[in-house]
Amino acid sequence: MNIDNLKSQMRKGMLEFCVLLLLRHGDAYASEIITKMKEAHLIVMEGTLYPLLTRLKNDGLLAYRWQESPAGPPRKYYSITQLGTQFLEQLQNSWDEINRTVDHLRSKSAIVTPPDINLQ
Amino acid sequence: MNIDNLKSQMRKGMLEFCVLLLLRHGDAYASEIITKMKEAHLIVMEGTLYPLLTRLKNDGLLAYRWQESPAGPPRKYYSITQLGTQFLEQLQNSWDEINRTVDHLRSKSAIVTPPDINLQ
DNA sequence: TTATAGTACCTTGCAATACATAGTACTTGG
DNA sequence: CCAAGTACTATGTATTGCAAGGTACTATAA
Repeated sequence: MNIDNLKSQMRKGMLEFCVLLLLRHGDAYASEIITKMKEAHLIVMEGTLYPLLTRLKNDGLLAYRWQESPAGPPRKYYSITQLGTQFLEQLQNSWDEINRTVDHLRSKSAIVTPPDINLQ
Repeated sequence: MNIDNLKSQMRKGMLEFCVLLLLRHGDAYASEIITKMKEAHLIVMEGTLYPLLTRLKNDGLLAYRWQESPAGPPRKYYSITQLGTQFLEQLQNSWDEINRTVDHLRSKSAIVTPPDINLQ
């Protein structure tokens, strides 16, 4: 167990959330998403993102269209669907809920329940 | 893909964090942790928590002592070690970092980069 | 023409974790 | 002696992040 592994675990599920957030108001293709994530200080690997996009597409949360590139191979532009938007709202609720839980545990520093009286 | 699965994924790694937060200022045994988590609106399954505690113990973040129970089998009281406290600080940083990223992506609603000009 | 670099997409295999399920063991009360 | 409650443990499945490697297209240079 190291901090990197745990950070990696913490990202599970959270990356879907971030991709949907990013696509909320504009289409993007994979390499572009990686760049934009980097701007938000979130490093995403290709081997992580491509399967993720395929999953979201297969579940109807994203759609895509091919578009020629001014240079290089054609690009797969992903856009969020109506279902994806609905899903995103639920995700925001889940995220806020988890944060409330963590905040609760974090603030509860002084409250310590007494140990059971040992009756032997 | 459903919301429950994604919530489950989001909990990966986050549960370690919560357990360490909970044990910061007082020992507890597994069933007690489950109860306290429930108070913070975090449902943790036995099959999740016990292996988790064993992992944290094996990594030196937690220690435990056996203690007789006033009723029922003896209890394994877990406590956070010095290493665990250090690790927890790092975890708090990671958590805050992830939240900053999400907040950044969430607030960036109006900024949409223009699509590449299609030169055909 | 051929070779190289850059861009973009995709696949495979591994490691880690949440969870459901089932099982073991101890104590108390009838 | 047996059932119920408490507490701990083990097994198998599904999902996911990531490293590593591969394919294909375009433009530029030799």
